Amino acid sequence: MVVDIEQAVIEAILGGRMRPGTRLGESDLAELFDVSRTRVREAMMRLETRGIVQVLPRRGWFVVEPSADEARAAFHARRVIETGLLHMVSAMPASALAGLRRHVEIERAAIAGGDIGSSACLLGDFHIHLAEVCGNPLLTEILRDLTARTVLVSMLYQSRDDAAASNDDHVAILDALEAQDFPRAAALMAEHIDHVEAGLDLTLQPDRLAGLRELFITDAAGPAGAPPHGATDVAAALRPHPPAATPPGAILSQQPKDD
Amino acid sequence: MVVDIEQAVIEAILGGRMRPGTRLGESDLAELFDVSRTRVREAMMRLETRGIVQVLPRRGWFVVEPSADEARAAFHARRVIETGLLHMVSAMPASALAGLRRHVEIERAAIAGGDIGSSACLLGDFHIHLAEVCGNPLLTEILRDLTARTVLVSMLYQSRDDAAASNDDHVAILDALEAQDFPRAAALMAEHIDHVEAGLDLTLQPDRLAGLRELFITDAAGPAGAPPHGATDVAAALRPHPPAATPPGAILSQQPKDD
DNA sequence: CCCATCAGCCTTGTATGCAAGGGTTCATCT
DNA sequence: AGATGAACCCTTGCATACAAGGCTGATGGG
Repeated sequence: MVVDIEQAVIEAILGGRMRPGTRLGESDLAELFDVSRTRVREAMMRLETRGIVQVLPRRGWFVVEPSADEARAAFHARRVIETGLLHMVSAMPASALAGLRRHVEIERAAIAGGDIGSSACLLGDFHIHLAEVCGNPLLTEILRDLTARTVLVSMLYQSRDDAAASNDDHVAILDALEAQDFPRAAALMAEHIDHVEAGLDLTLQPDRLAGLRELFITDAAGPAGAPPHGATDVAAALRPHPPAATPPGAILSQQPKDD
Repeated sequence: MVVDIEQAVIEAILGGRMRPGTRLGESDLAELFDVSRTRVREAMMRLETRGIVQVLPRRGWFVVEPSADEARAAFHARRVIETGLLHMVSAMPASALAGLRRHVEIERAAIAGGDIGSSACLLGDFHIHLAEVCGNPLLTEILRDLTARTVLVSMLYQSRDDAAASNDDHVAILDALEAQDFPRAAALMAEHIDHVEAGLDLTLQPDRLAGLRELFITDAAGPAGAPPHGATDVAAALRPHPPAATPPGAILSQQPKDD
């Protein structure tokens, strides 16, 4: 299904595996997912209308590289929606709160364990889950896409990333929700998103080489064998689970269709 | 361009010319816009990801007919975003206010003139313009799509439509904005959207024949000459300016929402 | 007379083929 | 050597052809 490609790209972004500017060649993706270019184009166009990728005519599809203005707009939009959502909530079921508690606990563990990749992913997931339990699928969808954008922004402009502070913020928000103090939860959410945005340096020129640089840092042994097209390895990014030493020829093609 | 088709559909919906459930045949649109089916499919798929149309496999593309739950979700989303937006605004340029003042004046005139079609369109446009002057293109886009949805909802579930009251609400919101009392503006906005939603009867079975019924009411002279494809005339709906076949004054004023 | 079955048509679904345009590289000229 | 131009290759853009499935209408049987 075409939704697989879309979802794979979104998840790769949310999981921090796919950087802004990554080229998504139609033929490459077609081969990777074992579908025709037609399906890939469908997925790309859907992702384009969701603001996740953009096309440069005759050049190719690329994961968006939000400008500073677009970055600010994305954070502003999240502030608007997430605080609006909390302001308007009138009650939250205990089960939902429990689920969110579990989530922040997992966050904490991942951060304590130093797992940068999955902790970033989990921190973003918190907001999506929070939207989910508010019961509006439209807003959940919108926030998922906005979160993907802000994750991309973070990759481009990140100057510091205080995951522990974010986790603390999440806990504080949950405390307010548990106390049924929704205005306070909304205020805390606004502050939290402010903190995250403040951790960026939007005056910075986007660091387009960050992905490549990381490759050299983390994998200094074999830098000569560069990926065929461009700086980032699309196949690796799209693979459901992070780096991992490449299993013998196990790309996405041999996964069952029903996923 | 493919964006033309997308935009034409959106505008036809916002303008109240295209009803929920309208079938959008690929070949028909291709002929209408003089493009190939490929381009039409692109547009449809983009509109599908925006939640405006849906595809029934091997059946065709249709303008969405939101269920009662989806209707509530759409209004809720608008409440969340529009109140959140106003809550977060810290200043509004005088020129923007002036533009909005002009807009509500035009609304008033259209309502006074009994121009049902364009007054409904203008009432929706107010919210989009308000979002626009808040300066966040992302949210503007999102609200445009949500507004299109709520317009469709209104067509399906409308029991009464107090355009004058909506216009009054808009004026009150503008007054609050002019007084720099943004929390009050947000509260008024929440009330306003509540009013609009309250004017619907979401327990009602959607009236799928409303479009056809209207055709017979307004055009009783020649009911035999039915539109070539299905109940609603896609070509007429997509045409930038309303009916045109009948003298301007007569039709629109005598459109009672019979219910 | 009514109902079931089947064939034809009309719809979307999907792949493939060709066209168009931009980048890169190599060769040639200054 | 450097610059410039052209040819090639690789990319997306787009249309068309065919496949698959549902709906409708006709036809035959009960």
